[in-house]
Formats: sequence, structure tokens, C-alpha cells
Amino acid sequence: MPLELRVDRSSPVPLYFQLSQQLEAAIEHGTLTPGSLLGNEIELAARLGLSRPTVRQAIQSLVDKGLLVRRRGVGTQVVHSQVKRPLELSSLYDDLEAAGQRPATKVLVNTVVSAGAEVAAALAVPEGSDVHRVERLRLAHGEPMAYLVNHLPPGLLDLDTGQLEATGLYRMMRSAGITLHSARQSIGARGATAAEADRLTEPEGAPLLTMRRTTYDDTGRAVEYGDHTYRPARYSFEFQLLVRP
Amino acid sequence: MPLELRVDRSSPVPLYFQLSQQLEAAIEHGTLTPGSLLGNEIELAARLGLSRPTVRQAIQSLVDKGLLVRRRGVGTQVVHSQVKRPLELSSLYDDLEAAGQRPATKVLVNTVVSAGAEVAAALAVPEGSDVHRVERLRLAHGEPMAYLVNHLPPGLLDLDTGQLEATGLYRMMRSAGITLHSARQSIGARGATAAEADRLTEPEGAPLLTMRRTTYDDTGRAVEYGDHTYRPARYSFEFQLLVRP
DNA sequence: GCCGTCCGGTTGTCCGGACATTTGCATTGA
DNA sequence: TCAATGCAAATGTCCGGACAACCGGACGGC
Repeated sequence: MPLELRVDRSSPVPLYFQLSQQLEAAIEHGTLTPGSLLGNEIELAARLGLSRPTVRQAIQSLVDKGLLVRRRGVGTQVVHSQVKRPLELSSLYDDLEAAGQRPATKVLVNTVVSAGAEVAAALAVPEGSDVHRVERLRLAHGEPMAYLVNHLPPGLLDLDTGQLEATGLYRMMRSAGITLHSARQSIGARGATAAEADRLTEPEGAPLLTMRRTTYDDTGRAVEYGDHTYRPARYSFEFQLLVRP
Repeated sequence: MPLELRVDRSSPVPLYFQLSQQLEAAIEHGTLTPGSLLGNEIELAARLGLSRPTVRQAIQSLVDKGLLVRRRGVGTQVVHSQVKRPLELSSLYDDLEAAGQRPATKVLVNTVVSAGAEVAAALAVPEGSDVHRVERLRLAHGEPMAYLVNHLPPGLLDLDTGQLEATGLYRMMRSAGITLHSARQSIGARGATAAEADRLTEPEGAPLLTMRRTTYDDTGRAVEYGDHTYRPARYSFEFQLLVRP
């Protein structure tokens, strides 16, 4: 069964993207079974009325996603495993929502403070200058799950408390026209201090999962510095990553 | 200063790769300053005697690495931040070696066991079938740092104990011709059990950082299932990640 | 029987060109 | 003064072709 593929030349969607989406859907749906050859590029191009570079561009995007493997002299195969998402810059809010948990957020602090040494270094602003400080408690099923402290450079975003509770910080940044580009993360663990234990309803000294992150936009500005603590029984970091060839 | 670029057409190294390496070196070296425009593709191609698709391929590879940002109608800019490595499938051994720590490994167990339900599911082998089991203690500066339990499918690798102590598991796999492709990870935290506490010279109940990982090769086979525990004062996960556009 | 060579098939690289789309700026108009 | 228009510049998309490099199996020689 030669797999039904079509492209719409009148659509504004790029042809290579139409093709890659259809291939991805076929893989997801199981029409293209793992391990099977994809048929050679030349013939595929001819069948679709496309040029080979266009077909290659479509295939390449799926190779980058880890769904396909090319082997010179052999062909292009569907990867066998259960590859899903190759680790994106995850937002806790989106993660929870995707898991159907309907997250709740309680903003504890939303103010402007003077930047300490660590925050100033992370955000690349002068020490002592004003920065936003947001402290939030993230709840799932009414139970506290994570305590989030974030610092943001001034003038970047209108940090409305109501909006912070209704949605996530990353979503607010994106809709403010900020293009997130990269982030530097550090994940660790430590025992809860008395204050942390109290906030997360854990005993003092209980193991906590910690994450520290600086996020940059595509101009290289640091747009956020976060220091998060999670209750390990309720949250862990799950992700998939690809070996860059 | 128009940046000296050259390509060697007699070299077997692809032209686009030669160019991307030179650009990357220039960025690393600071010759191309962050935020600066890269000059348009047409002119760059003409200057080097290359075609535009070749130049675009070189630039695209650096965009994928997060070093450059393209903007239609504007140009290609060098990203401002300190982007280094976009998170590879890290080997603890390599990480430590890169940090100049000269890691030591003590193989505690190296045997064949019957696969339990969890291991069998992860490696996609029948429950009860034989699998390799390796337990290692990783030391730095003579102090225990991590306790590593790994399960491998049978017949994949010759698990020589001496070699396991002299190098890392991933390095052994690679030199055995296995092409690592992707991995699924889960990072969490919990309190140490009595046995774990003893092995890592921590008090019982002390916070531990945990990582569980299944690694696949490019044919989709699961080649390794690992369950690791780290002393959080001595190790944390540091990585950089990119937002996929 | 075993090993090396040849060959078909497939992906990798590269070219030169064409047109579309978007952006930022200058110009023009109200 | 301010907004709309037009223009130049840059990247985005797409084409058709050519040759190279590599893999696997078939074939033949030893």
C-alpha cells in the first residue's frame, strides 16, 4: 500500500512542510510502520510532482525530530522507538495542562526589588537595579506541588497578578512578542528549609527537587531567571533527547 | 573588517561544513561579535565562490545549533548569549572528565540476571529472560558520587569489568559499533534508603538526585536501561536547551 | 568454500536560477 | 504631525540537473 500523499500548491503552507506533516501523521498513525523503508527520494518526488530538494527538506525536518534515520546507500527508515517530543523548553503550566491536571497558581509576591548579586549576574543588569520579583505556588488537585521564584528585567512585561494566576509566565512572554530562544538549566536536589517545608506542606529536611534556569530571547537578552523547588513525589522532569550526529 | 573566509575545494570535507566550522570558530573566537549582522547570503556566496544553497546550508546548521538567528527582511545575526552545547546525551564519565575530575569507577556487580517486569518492559525483552546487570560506584577525589545500576540486553556488548572501570559505558557501546540515537529520561529526587545511604556514605533519608534512562540506538532497539542515584552536593544536571521554532 | 570485485541503488553534495514574502525605511499624502 | 504607500534588501521557497560517496548483494576468480 503505497501511502497516499498529496500536496496543495495553492496553499500558502510550504510544500516541504505539507509533506513532512503528512509523513509525521502517517508515522504517528502507524501507517508507516517502524523500520520500514520510506522509498527513495527520486521516486517520491516524481510521484508528488515535487523536486528532490523539496522532498529532501521535508525528510530532513523529520530526521531532525528523530522520527527518521537516513542511511546512504540504503534508504530512509522510520525509527523504531516511541519517539515523541525531543525536549522543548518546558513550561510547568503547559506540562500540567497537557497532563490534564488543570493547574492552579497562587501568586504570593509580585513586586519590584533591588537585584542582588546572583540575580544581577543572571539577568545581566547592574547590581542594585530594580527587577521584578514574582513568587508563586503551583497547586494540582488542591495540593501544593512547586514553589516558583522568578526574577525578570524591568520594562519587559506587564506582570499582571490576575494574568499570572490564569496562565503561565512563558505564555505571557510569548504573547507579549518575546521570542524565546534558549535556556540554561541546572537540576539538583536538597533538603527543605523550614520555610520551604512550610510552604510545600512537607516536613523540614524532606528531599526537594530544584531547578534553576536562565532564559534568553533571540536577541540574547536574559528575560527570566527562575529558582524553583518541587515536591518530588508529585513532580519529576521527563524528557526525551536526541544524540546529535 | 570583512572576516577572512576560505574554502578548499580539493578537500573531501563538504564545502558547507568547512564554512560552518569557520563561522563557528569566528563566533567562538569573538571575531564575529554578538548581535552583528552576517552579511547577506548572495554576497557571501559570491565572495567565496560558492552557490547560495551551499552557504544557506552552512548557516542553517549554525542556526540549528543556536548560534545564529535569521530574520527575513533583516539578515542573519549572531546570537548574543553564551550558547555552548545544546544538551547532548551526556555520559557521566565524559562529564566528569571534561570537568577535569579524572573519575574513578568501581564495579560492584557485573553479572547476568533474569529480567524483572520493569527491566523487561524498558528493554523490550520477555520477562524472565537473561539480561546483563551492572552496578557501579562512581568516585571523584576518592569520594563516592553516584551509584549506577544498568541493565543491558544480552549479546549486545562484551561487558569486560576492567574496561568498565577504565572508561564509560557509552564509550564502550560506541566503539562496539552501536549508534546511539535517543534516550528517554526522568529526573527526580527522594530520600536515601538504608542501603543507598551506606553505599554513598550519606545518612539515611538524605536527599538524593535520581535519574532513570532508557537509551535507544538508531534501529530503535533499547540498548540500555539505567537507574542512577547521585549525591546532590556533588552532582547536578546542567544543560542548555533550545526552543524549537 | 572463501574472498575480492563489480554494479545497481540510494543518499550526500553542489550548482545556478527564479520568484515569493517579509521587513525596515523613505517618501508621500492627508 | 501622523498615517499610508512604495521601494529596496534580505531571507524563504522551489526547481531541475549533475556528480560523488557509500552500501549491499551478485558475480566471478582463486
